[in-house]
Amino acid sequence: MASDKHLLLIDGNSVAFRAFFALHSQINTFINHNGLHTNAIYAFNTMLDVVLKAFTPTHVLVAFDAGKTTFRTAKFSDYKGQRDKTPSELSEQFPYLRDLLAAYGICAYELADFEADDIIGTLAQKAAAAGFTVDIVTGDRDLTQLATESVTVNVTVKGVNQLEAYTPAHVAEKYELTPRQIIDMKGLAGDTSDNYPGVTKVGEKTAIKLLKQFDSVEGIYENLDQLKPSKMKEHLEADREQAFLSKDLATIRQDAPLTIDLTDLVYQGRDVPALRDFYQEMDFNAFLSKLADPETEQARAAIEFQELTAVSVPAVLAGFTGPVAFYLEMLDTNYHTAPFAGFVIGQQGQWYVSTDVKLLQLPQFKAFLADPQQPKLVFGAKRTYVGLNRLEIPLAGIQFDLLLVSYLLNPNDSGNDLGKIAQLHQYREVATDEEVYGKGAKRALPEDPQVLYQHLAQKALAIEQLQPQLDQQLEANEQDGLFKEMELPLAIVLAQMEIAGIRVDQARLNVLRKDFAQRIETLTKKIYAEAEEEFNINSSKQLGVILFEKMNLPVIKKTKTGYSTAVGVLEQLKQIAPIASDVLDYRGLTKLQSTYIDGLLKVIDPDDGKIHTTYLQTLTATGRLSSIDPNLQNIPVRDEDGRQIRQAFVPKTEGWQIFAADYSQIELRVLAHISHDANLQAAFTEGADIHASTAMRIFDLKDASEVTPNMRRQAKAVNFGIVYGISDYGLSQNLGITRQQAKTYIDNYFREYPNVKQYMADIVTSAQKYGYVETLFHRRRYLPDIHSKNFNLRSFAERTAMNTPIQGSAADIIKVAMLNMQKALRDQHLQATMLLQVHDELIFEAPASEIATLEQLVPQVMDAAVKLEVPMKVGYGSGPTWYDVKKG
DNA sequence: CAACTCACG
DNA sequence: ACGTACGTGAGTTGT
Repeated sequence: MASDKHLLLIDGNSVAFRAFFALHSQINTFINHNGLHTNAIYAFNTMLDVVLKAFTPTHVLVAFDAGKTTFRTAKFSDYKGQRDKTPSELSEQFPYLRDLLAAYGICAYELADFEADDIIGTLAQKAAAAGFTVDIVTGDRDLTQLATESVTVNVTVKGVNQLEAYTPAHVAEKYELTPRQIIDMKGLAGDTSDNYPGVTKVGEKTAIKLLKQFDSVEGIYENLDQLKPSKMKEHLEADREQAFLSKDLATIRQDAPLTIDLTDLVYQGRDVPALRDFYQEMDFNAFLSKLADPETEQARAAIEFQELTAVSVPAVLAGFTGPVAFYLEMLDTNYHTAPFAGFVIGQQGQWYVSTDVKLLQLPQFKAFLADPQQPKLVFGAKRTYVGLNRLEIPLAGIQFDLLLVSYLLNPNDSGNDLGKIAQLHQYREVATDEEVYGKGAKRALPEDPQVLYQHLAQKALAIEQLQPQLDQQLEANEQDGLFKEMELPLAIVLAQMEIAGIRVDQARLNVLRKDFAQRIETLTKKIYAEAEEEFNINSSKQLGVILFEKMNLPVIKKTKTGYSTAVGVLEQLKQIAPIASDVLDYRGLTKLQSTYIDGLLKVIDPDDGKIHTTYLQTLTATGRLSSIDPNLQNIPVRDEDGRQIRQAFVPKTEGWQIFAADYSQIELRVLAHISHDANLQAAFTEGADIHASTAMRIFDLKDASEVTPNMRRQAKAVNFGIVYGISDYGLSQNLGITRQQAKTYIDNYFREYPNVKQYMADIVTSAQKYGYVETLFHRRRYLPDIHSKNFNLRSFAERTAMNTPIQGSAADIIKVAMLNMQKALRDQHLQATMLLQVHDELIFEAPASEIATLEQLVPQVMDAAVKLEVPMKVGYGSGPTWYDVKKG
């Protein structure tokens, strides 16, 4: 069988070059602890993994160039003469590539006087004759001349992980030539990178034309007299010698005097301990954690499980004592609609699996899941709750959530894959979903259900195994309360909000769509007229060319890749060019159209006419929620056009109302609390307009009446800046003032609020000392860059240290309010339903008759969520749609 | 898949 | 001197 003998030949130098330049932009991040550059090694390793998996070879060799001089330089001293010197950042990596290959059990070989190509050509020939299938991997298209029915030449495209396979058929398709004619083409056209000439004025196109007629260089010269007199004929005659020399140089040798044989190339397989040492030396942590040791492989394979049946359910459930791990698998991230793939339940080596989720609906099982006295260990309480709810199964009694706890221990590790999270905690016996299900379009259930079952059982085991250790860490961090009393119960509240969903008035969206479409149409025509040509207005690149090259408008800002056409830039151009103003209007309307009108229409659940978002409870580094699919936390409000979108968000029932309440200035109040600043606290205690109050102080005014709207605006920006971890540069950019002016504002601010200044200094010191910062409720964020030598990274970490306790504590507070709110609604038997959270705001729907109650209850609950050294302030309002809610 | 732009707090 | 505001998600273009 041909697949018994499969030889993989890798062109080491050319692939290493490709690898180096593929990650060239990140050259400064790929440096190990000894200062060695590792980008080429890293990318080479990735390539190796890809090709070993793709080709499953029995024999492998990586060929390298032996040195600068070869038989080719002897024939033509300028061969490769114009090549730039290999960068030292790359050449220093070659010896380590050899180490990598040794650890992979792959033969590396070079031969004096010959290039890697010739080694490959010779071995390919030998192997093909011996009945091997041969795959060559290279970055060099010249090697396509080696393609035959049994030899495929795989050329890297875009980096090194994608390969284009050149079979003789593919060569014919691309060049209209046979592989051997590639050599003739090179002879005629020459090669600038290898620096040999070919025939003057003959390039690829002409060469191909000639070869189609005369087959080879030899054929052309034998039949030269058939050609009509032309410049080309003259050149061919004149450069005869060069053509034959070039063809000779381009010819890859298939008879190099190798000192090794095919039997030396048997693929040994990876030496895992050696590879582990190597990865440690290179600081390749991702590879390191992927590196399964034999024990792990065995543990992964060894787990025992039983397939659950309807008959066995009662006995199995009755047999459990104490906490039980439960995991419900849904492959899609959107668990509101994802099909169920299966589930696992069990404890202490007893694992029961099934793909039949109807089993969960058996009375005993349903009662088991609903029993608050039966402790459950899960991964993703919210997801599990929503999934079971779709099966009309209530879930209670969750004691541990691996996903939530892992997030609380380190919110920077925001992955949501069980396998990856387990690895973060040094547990490697469970595969990642990507390993089992694949990714992207290829994501699917394994063909063999046993593979799925094993994966599910491994997941349940991982949850059970990791619980004690993670619980202990929670306690050590004083975070057990944060988990048990805040995040875990919140997961259920969020699940209920997602399930409730919010009703959307499709007809209203369609009316808006028509209106916007008409205005977009008009603007498009106007812009084309002003530009005097049609182009894609959505393309900032094309727009840049029109504005700054064709119309010669002044370039105000550049981005990495070209002209900036961001709002700020167009705002400035408005004065001199009406097109800028029209583009801004166009952008605004197309944004609304595609993101909000079309976007929202797409995600309305046809069954109930509602939108069910998904809150990500374990994503942000600060403790805030985020909302996806769709994002309901960024529905337009600032501009009237966009705000109209909110007219489509309506109560589920006729005669009901939307009610919303928000915290006023919660972040500045938190700052006043944690900094104990008397002046800032006084402003809130007195119920002052905080931005006006800041304006009075930083502009040295005696009376509130002296505050102009512009002063207030600037003071507001300063207040924001303070919360974000201020810098004079940032403030100056935001306000369009000089850095000097910005600095004066900040100095004045700190003079007026000295304890705020103290807090900012102290929190940075504390972050340096402990390596993390905390919120009021012990939410933690690690800041490793606080010690960085890199100014940027360090500064960023310092600003984060200042901002996270503020933003994070505000997030804690509204979470407490949500828990208390849900309980209050239930205790008071209200029909009112909490639907959405937008960081400092809660949105409800309720019968009109309950609005008066909510106007009392909601602000009171939000107010009482936490006791700060300053009062809270809550605004609220209601109306027939979200648009009509005006808070006061 | 990255970059840009823009919606929200 | 360094070169930035904090936290998000989604649509589009273009390599």
